[in-house]
Amino acid sequence: MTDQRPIPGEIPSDATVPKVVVNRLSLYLRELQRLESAGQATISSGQLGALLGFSDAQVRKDLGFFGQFGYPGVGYRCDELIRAMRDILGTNQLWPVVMVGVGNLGQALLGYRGFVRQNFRIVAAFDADPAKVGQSFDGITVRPMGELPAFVREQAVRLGMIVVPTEHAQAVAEQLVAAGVDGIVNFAPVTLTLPPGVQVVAVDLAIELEQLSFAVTSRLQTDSDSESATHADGASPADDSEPETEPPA
Amino acid sequence: MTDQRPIPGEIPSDATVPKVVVNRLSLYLRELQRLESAGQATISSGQLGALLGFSDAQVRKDLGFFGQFGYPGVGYRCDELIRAMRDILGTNQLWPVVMVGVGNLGQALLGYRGFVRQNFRIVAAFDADPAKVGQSFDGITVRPMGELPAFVREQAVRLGMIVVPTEHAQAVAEQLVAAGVDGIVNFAPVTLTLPPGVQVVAVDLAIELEQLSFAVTSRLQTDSDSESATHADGASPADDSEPETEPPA
DNA sequence: CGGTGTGAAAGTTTTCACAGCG
DNA sequence: CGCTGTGAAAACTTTCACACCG
Repeated sequence: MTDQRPIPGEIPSDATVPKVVVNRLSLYLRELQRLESAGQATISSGQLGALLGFSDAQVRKDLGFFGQFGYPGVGYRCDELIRAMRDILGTNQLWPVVMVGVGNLGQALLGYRGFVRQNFRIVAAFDADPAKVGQSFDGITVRPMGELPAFVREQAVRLGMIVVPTEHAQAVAEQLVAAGVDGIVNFAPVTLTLPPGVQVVAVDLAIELEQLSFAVTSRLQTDSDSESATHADGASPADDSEPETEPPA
Repeated sequence: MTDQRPIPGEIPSDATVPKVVVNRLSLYLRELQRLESAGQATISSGQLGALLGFSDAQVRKDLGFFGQFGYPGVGYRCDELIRAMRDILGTNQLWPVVMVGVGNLGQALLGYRGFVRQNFRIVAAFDADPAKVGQSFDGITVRPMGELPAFVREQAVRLGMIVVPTEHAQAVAEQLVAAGVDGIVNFAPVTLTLPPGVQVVAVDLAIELEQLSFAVTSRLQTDSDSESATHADGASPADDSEPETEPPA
């Protein structure tokens, strides 16, 4: 039991992996974690695909970018595949994250449990408003912007979240990069211009709604599957941020 | 000035438009709105693309799916193109939206100004927790789940936002659909299974971070442009939800 | 059997390149 | 001129189909 069986984390590292494949990887992982919690030990590409609205071939091809994980005639072992997916996505290690901007949305994100579950930890929050500095939310005390560079450097933080008003997002992004961050989740509805090598994931909540209004207006082809989950762009999130109880009807 | 000039809203409606094109349309619109506010009257495909990290040809091809909006030798008139984009995306009309789940994240979204600016209005919020019902957030009083069907029907609401804990998301989605909603933004990290014809946009905040950890781990090719905004998947959002002041350093 | 891994084919999206227009 | 609109080519992604394996 010391070997993990199929050619494991052999991430070919050269073959450029399409972004859309990495996105599906996250969906596979999410589903696998749910299945494992439910006690399922193995799953086939066809079953996994069906749960997410993809074909069996697509699941196999996607996994094929990273190695061989399956057992012919059996499928994939959930525990092994989860570990492999997390190795690939980088979430077997803990990622400290700094947040800038502690308004309503920032405060909500500070309490969001979904981050911790995937091994992300918001280790500090910064705000330029002196009235915010010193306040605590979910155990995190807001720090002044001046402390950002030293904190990022000393704690070797690589990821930052921007949750400030639009007009300050670009400047804050530059401060994060100057401090040493090389990955940013940007919640401000503006395109950031940053040096190459800095990775940005943008989340624009109004745009998500726009995509929906287009889709319902034009009855965009959903998928065509008789069953099937329609998932427009990225993935699906927001969860147990809090106890918004929901015993349906 | 009664005619809008180029073959306007001629949405070919048959030629199936790729989802990724619609996504870029939202980015074009966001940028155009910023440019117009800044007083710019016209813009070329090359300029617009450069601001977002796309090629001039891509901008023109994308617009070409919906009609002819440009003036050779000149470019596009910002005001006209904004109106056209909004017609296409459906946001020249006001969209009422119902929210289910008023936890931390739901409360933050109730106050998010970015929705209103793109013509979305959260007209009601529902929660199954009796302790939440009756409370008000940003002028919206939380209603009991039982009132959902009548409200959606009477107000002819087509869009819903799911902001409940994961385990209740599927059931809530079914209630929304039963009530008549045909477009859903799902913030719970689970894939919804719904009848065809119902549109779902999924937003999974943990997945966004996962995409980032993969990208910074593998130094994913960002774009290659010397300048350039790196935008991983969808769009970029979260903005002036509140007054999280940010006079950078 | 049932199911993986994978070349080859089909389909889709992006880039190229250029005619045409004001 | 500068820039659009658009066919045609290139690049990329998905689906097919099948050899192989336990």
